[in-house]
Amino acid sequence: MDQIDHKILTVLHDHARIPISELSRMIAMSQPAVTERVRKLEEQGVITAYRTELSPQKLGKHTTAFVLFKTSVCKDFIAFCERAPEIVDLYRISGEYNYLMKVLTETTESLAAFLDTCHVYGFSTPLIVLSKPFENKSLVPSTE
Amino acid sequence: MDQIDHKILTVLHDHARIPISELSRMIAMSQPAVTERVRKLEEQGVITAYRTELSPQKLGKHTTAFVLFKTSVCKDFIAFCERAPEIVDLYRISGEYNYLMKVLTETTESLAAFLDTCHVYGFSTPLIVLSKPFENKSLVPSTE
DNA sequence: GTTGAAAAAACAGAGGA
DNA sequence: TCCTCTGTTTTTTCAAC
Repeated sequence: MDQIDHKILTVLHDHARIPISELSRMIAMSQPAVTERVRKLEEQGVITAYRTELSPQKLGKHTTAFVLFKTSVCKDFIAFCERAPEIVDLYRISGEYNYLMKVLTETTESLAAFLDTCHVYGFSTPLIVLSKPFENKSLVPSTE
Repeated sequence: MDQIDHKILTVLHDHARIPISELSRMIAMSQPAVTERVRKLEEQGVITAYRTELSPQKLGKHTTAFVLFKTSVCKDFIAFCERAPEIVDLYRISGEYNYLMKVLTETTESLAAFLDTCHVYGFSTPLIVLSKPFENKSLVPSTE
């Protein structure tokens, strides 16, 4: 994991579909060398996935919320969450609440309806997202 | 946005670097047709980015936390957050707190140090992530 | 949306610093 | 060990239909 790997990861973080040939031009290194470095980063588990980011709005999801949840039936609750299409992320957390989940719904009304279905498992505190100053900032230290 | 587009998005969500040729085989459609559909999804803004997901652990970030924050100097606070490498996501939210941020640090101690640097802007409540039952579930309705 | 040819990129091997 | 060079295979692009 040297400077070159950092540069590779910085580019890939925002442009996963970039051709290796173009990436190799950007960092002034031969194609096979870059391919090998990327392969190793995958093998080492540094790269965990290549994902396509979709617009919630364009898919009809106009409301984003984080929901704090308190439950005493963790196993059942997790099974419920896995099957709930509204929930994209689920975290077990410290503090007064057990869980934090990121929820996408069509409207605030469908969020309310979703919360109602949750309430057999425990108690919720929804935090509605008003705006996103930024999201998905790169983890890689930009050494420039 | 028909069934085929949904299928394309479902595959791309988890495999952004898949060759179009392989994707076209999976959905039994010619390559140029799939290329054109993907191009339109990008143009329409349904696809917003192709990202590479990295392992925080492998990059030395062993602590994940969500931090609720209350500030009265929003503009300064956002400028601070943009420059803070620990913060990967920042959301403005409803409720008692103004902001929710996702923070990655090396240890819980470096989280504490980070929170100290925040406290000139307001008051924080950190929620440490103990585990992630799941993350990044697909938005696309899987119609199978 | 499909087919088919040309261009480009990815891959796999041999050799060198 | 890591990189470069080169030939082969695969993928992408672009034409015509």
